[in-house]
Amino acid sequence: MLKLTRKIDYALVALARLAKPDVAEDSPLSARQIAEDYQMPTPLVTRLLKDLQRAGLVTSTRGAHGGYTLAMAADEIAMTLVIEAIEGPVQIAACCDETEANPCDACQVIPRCPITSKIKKLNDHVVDLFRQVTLADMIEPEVDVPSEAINIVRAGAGAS
Amino acid sequence: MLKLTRKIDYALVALARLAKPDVAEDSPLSARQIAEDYQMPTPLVTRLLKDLQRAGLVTSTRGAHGGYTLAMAADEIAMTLVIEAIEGPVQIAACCDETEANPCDACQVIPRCPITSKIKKLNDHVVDLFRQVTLADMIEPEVDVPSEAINIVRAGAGAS
DNA sequence: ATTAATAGGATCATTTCGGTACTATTTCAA
DNA sequence: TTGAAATAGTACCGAAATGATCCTATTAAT
Repeated sequence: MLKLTRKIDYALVALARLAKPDVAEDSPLSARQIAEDYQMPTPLVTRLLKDLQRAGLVTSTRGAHGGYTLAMAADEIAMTLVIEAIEGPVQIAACCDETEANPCDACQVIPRCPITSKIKKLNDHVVDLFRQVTLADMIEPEVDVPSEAINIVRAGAGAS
Repeated sequence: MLKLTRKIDYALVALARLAKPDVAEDSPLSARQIAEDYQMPTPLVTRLLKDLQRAGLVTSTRGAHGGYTLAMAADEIAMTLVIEAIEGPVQIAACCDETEANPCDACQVIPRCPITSKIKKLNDHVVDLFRQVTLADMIEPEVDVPSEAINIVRAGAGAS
């Protein structure tokens, strides 16, 4: 259904929380605290942060007073990075798997599929869109004027 | 995972088949034949075509020598229409449900969710993108030059 | 030493999705 | 008028993905 999973939602909220000014290098925030702040299941948040840490999006500090902080600036954390960290490459269909030698062969469910190459192109556009949107866009204050990046994307997508 | 379901793949292939020149008002193509052409499960193709018929994208003729034909031109059949016909409105997250009075209330899984409005905006861009792409883009011959619509979208999404 | 935190793995339950089966109805043709 | 070919509709099943939990080990500050 072309839908973000709940995991991604949780991860974005957690990252948005870490982007708040009260979190810094020397004052990380624990997974438990993040989960409590937004009533999210603690074990799940823990696992998601671990995934994000493996991908290099957050840094972890173990032990008492430990926790997580962002590993890079909010405007560097693109949604593609978040999605890839948690559920692998963004691909709207199986035939978009770049690791396959012959893309058309990857589409094993539909022999001689007539639209494989077109689906791949569409996938590129989706990836472009999600690479344009960063954590910074998610945490900006509530105003009616969308962010610069969003405006650019919209202008492009809206033109015809 | 932000992925098209196999149903959508099947539906697109079926529609692409109906767009071929051998199918016309007076010579519809049966669901069974479409399924055979691409080795797709017949009962599933039948159900998908029924959904597409309900949405007005194809017309059906019952009885012997019956079958399906496209109900409109290929460039009028946007991917959003296909997706909506088969699995409902395009919404990348629950909080994108437009039928809800208070969008933020719809996000019942995360109280005081700080990114609901931003997710909705992102959803708008996804919808825009999928509205730009039509069946005509899916069936055009295999050339390296992408279609006009795709070019426009790409130029917009790629700019920064 | 104790406490508080992450790291990692194993596991379970539930929902969704892909797929099947069966019956009714309509239409053409012999 | 009868049979075959097609859609229409519904109910159902199995498997895979997803959401969620539990347990243990390790690390660091007090």
